[in-house]
Amino acid sequence: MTSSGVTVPGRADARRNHHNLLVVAREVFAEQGAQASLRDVARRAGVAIGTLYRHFPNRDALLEAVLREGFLALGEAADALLASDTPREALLDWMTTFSSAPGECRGLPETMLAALGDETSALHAPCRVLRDAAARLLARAQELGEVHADVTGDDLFAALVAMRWVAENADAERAERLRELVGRGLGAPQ
Amino acid sequence: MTSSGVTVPGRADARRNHHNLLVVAREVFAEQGAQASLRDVARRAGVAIGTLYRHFPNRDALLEAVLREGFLALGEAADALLASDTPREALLDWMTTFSSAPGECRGLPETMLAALGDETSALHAPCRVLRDAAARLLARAQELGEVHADVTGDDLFAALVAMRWVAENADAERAERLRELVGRGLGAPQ
DNA sequence: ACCTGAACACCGTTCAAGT
DNA sequence: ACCTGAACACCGTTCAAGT
Repeated sequence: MTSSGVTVPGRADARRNHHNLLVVAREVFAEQGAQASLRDVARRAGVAIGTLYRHFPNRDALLEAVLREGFLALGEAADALLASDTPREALLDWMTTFSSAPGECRGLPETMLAALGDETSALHAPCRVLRDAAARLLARAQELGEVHADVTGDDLFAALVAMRWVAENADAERAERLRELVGRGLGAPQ
Repeated sequence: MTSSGVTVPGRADARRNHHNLLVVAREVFAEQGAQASLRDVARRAGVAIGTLYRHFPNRDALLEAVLREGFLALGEAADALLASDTPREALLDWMTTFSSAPGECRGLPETMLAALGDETSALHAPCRVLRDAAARLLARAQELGEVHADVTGDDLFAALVAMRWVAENADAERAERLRELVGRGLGAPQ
């Protein structure tokens, strides 16, 4: 049930093109960021630009196909941490994973926030999955009194994406220190 | 002593063009963000594209000319707060000013972090001014024991720019809530 | 069904030619 | 001293024409 928005075509050549585009796009996004040239993707995949657009109607659709798995895995990793008996630490660990993790691909934070606010985007659903997973982790830590009750899931998500933005635009170490700062801010006074 | 990197030309027509480009650029950057089309700026200023490049050799030079005053004013506002006898509150207030303030111009946070790391950028000096002003405010709050001693000026600046990024990409309210979170994280245990 | 690539409306940047 | 605008090498996106 890999139900992405884009359907894998039936004809053999088309299926090959589809797959090839995905592989190449992953590379190119990693190299040039989420705003990479789609023409370049098509070129390196050895197809005409029109073929790329036939398989993926826009940039978000292509990004979604590339990022889907990683996003879902990240969400599942969060849910796995729900069982932890130190939920605040679990949340903080996951924050590090989130901000440094999947698909090193500059420019993603902008896209993620935009997609979260745009229900027509192909990336909307995967981003929602992530935000909701983060919110569950947060809720658990709040129930146990380890995190301030007034922080919302959207607050946390904004902080997460901001940390990732810092990791991309400054460096991972700075993002990590920001996480510590935010982590201290999250903590409920015991 | 308005010593910016770009020199105001002597000839009357050139001086008029220079000034006009600045006025129009401020509008266009506000409308379309820091990555706005320079061609559009030239068009709306009624000059050929080559004229824009003659006055401002690249985008950063034009941005610097547009943002310079606001940045310096923001730095001075920080120094004015150094006298406060509640330095932690002063810092937090200034953080709000910083993240919502000068030249509503999307895409600036990226540019600011990049300029801070690139000494050849025309924006390098103004960004340094801001970071140093923030660092002084921080140092004062730390001396009085109101803020954790292990936070550095660069940490604070990254947090500031990240908040501004959130203000641009989500909304000002979310950025404000992130500021509260970070503010709590800054606070030394009394 | 699917692929191709010309076409359109844009960019940033440079530089010879003009006044 | 300064301005113009063609030129170059790019974009994203669409769509008629082909197989």
